[in-house]
Amino acid sequence: MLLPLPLADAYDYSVPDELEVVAGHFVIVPLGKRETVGVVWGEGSGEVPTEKLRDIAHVLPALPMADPLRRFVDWVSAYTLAPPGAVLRMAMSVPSALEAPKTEIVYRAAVQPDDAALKLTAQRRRVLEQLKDGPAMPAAELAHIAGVGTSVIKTMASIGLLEAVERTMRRSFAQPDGKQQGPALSPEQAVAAQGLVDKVLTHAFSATLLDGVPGAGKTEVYFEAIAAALASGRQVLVLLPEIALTAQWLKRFEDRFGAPPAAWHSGLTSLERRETWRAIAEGRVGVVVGARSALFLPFSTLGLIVVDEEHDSSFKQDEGVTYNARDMAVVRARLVSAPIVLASATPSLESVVNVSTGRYGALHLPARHGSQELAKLSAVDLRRQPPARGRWLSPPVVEAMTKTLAAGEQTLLFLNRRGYAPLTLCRACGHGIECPQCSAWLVEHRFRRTLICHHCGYSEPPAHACKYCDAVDQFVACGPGVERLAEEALELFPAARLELFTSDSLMNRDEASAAIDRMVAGEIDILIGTQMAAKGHHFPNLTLVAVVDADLGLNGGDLRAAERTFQLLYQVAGRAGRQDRPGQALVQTHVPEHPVMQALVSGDRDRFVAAELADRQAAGMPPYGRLASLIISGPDPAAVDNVCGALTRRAPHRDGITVLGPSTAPLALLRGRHRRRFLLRTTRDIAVQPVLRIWLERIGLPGSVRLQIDVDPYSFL
DNA sequence: CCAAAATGATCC
DNA sequence: GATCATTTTGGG
Repeated sequence: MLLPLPLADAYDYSVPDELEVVAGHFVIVPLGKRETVGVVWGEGSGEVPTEKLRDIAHVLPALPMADPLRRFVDWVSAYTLAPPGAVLRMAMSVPSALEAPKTEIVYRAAVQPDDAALKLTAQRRRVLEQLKDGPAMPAAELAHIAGVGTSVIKTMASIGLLEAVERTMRRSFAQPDGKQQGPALSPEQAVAAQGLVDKVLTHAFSATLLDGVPGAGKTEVYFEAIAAALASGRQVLVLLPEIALTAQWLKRFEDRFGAPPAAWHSGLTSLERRETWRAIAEGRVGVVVGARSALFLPFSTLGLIVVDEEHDSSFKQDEGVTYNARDMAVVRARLVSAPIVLASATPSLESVVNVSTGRYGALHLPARHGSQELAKLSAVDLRRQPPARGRWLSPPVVEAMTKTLAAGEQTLLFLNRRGYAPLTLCRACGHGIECPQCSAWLVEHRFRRTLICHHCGYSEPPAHACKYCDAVDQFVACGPGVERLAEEALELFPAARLELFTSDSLMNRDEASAAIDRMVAGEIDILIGTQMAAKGHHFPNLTLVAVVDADLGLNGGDLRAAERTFQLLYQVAGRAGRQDRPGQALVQTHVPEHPVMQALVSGDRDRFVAAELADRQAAGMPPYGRLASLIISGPDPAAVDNVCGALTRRAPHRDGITVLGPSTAPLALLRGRHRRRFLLRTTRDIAVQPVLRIWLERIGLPGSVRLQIDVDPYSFL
């Protein structure tokens, strides 16, 4: 029995004679003083003495968890080194879905309305007429449309004119139609689509990278694969980065298939979650689109997985069970013998290497669908053409914005920094305002009149006096955030219609999608946004994109800094000029000679990828080597250092294994916890999990110290 | 001195 | 993750 708790192993229970229990059943079991839900995982281990065994209390009225999903839970647990129960919890995210669904009483006719022998009253006849060709109905609804009181229904049921039936209430999901004709595809698209359709029809595992420039029509291509899966009666899972799951994407889907997919995201109500979860388990949902957590849904007949924007870092979960949904999706596909499609305009280096070694197939969409070119991208050298003092927009960008406005077209100013200014300094003593629980600056949010820590959420009102030197009103904002950029743009272009698009100024989905609608409708001249504005949107009248600080992601020594910056800027630049107008992208940088900037300007993605891969190979880093990180954290730095000492003493020494650290983790203090980090690097032929198991086997942790294992760490922060 | 609060062990 | 037993801490 596996319990959804962070326990090292499964627990054994006895099965009372009267219960019929099979592997996968959701059951209620006693645990200490309470009861909890668990999943029958298989035969007991037999290691627990019989007298300690307790009985399974009862079986829940839900479909058993299918074998491939149980094996997937085990696999993810073994790979990430998270306790199996912690992984199981992700597959049991909707506890209420396991209970018996609500039922209602509905009525259907027990006699014919035109039966003269019954001497029906007019009311009774009307009730029966309503039921003649229609479905059975609950009393209230039936009474309403027949224009009678509910007591009439009750009486008719009691004298046998109506038959009462108990029916489980379940929401019905409109079915996307795989047989509906799709749009005309370009020859290249048609070839790629046929390639995917063939994979779907074999009902076997395969992984394919679908690679094409923004606007090349990747979505239409994988839609054909979805159509094929639906037509053969199988379910489809589409994983998207949370912020790419937009109204626009859903509309495209609905236009293609005549019905929306079931969406799985954090904004669902508990009722929606329950109904969707059950419907997926019962096979009443054809297509699910969701963020990474959708990977653990209980599909009954999964026949295809699509991971769009596969390079996106948001597929990596960094807290709790650390897993990369893109990689685990490949495993899930393998366990259900289904094909998986990884789509991206800027594939991750991991996927590129998997293609070159033949583990993944590849389909390329070279040309942009239609005739227009990709935006012309050029770098603005901030050393030669700096903005005015205290300004952030360089003369070439201002000039381009002026022209764009005059032409009645739209501008996107991209800056991946929320708030007004990332740092507030005291002019008198030079102290910056820091978060009390993290080693990070507090970010001023001027519109909200607070200083906020972007790492832990701590906030405080802006003060007048410096707490270090007591100087009054000497604070000065350093560096730009999107709010400050908006201020500057408004001063430069007072008549322009300007809007901010960030995760904090537009909290909810509806407001965000309303802003997108305004942008699409041309009601905004200048959109200022963080990466929320960069993903998954099509703005037909957008012809100028300016990246305000292209160097932002390059600092900090992150393994993937160059790769990530390239992917992000390439994608942002791809927003410009998507319809019939040529677009322009201007990238402000202090290092135009940097390989990332060179690659962006020349549009030579392949050369950049090759150079970056060569660097990784020389350093023995992923995707050529394997990496795991250990973060040791606790409120008491001495206790943390103790654990680090123990880890160092027991660190593995072998050919092909390197242990780096301990070093202070990049955020040395986070939420009041001091952090140290080890990195374990191995060659490709040595799996990190057994090495970690042996290393950590006998390491004792004081209660306040936590050790977090991250296999394949993505960000180093 | 007592009691709340933190810590640790156990759950089959 | 929840519960209970044990240890620590802090206030008077």
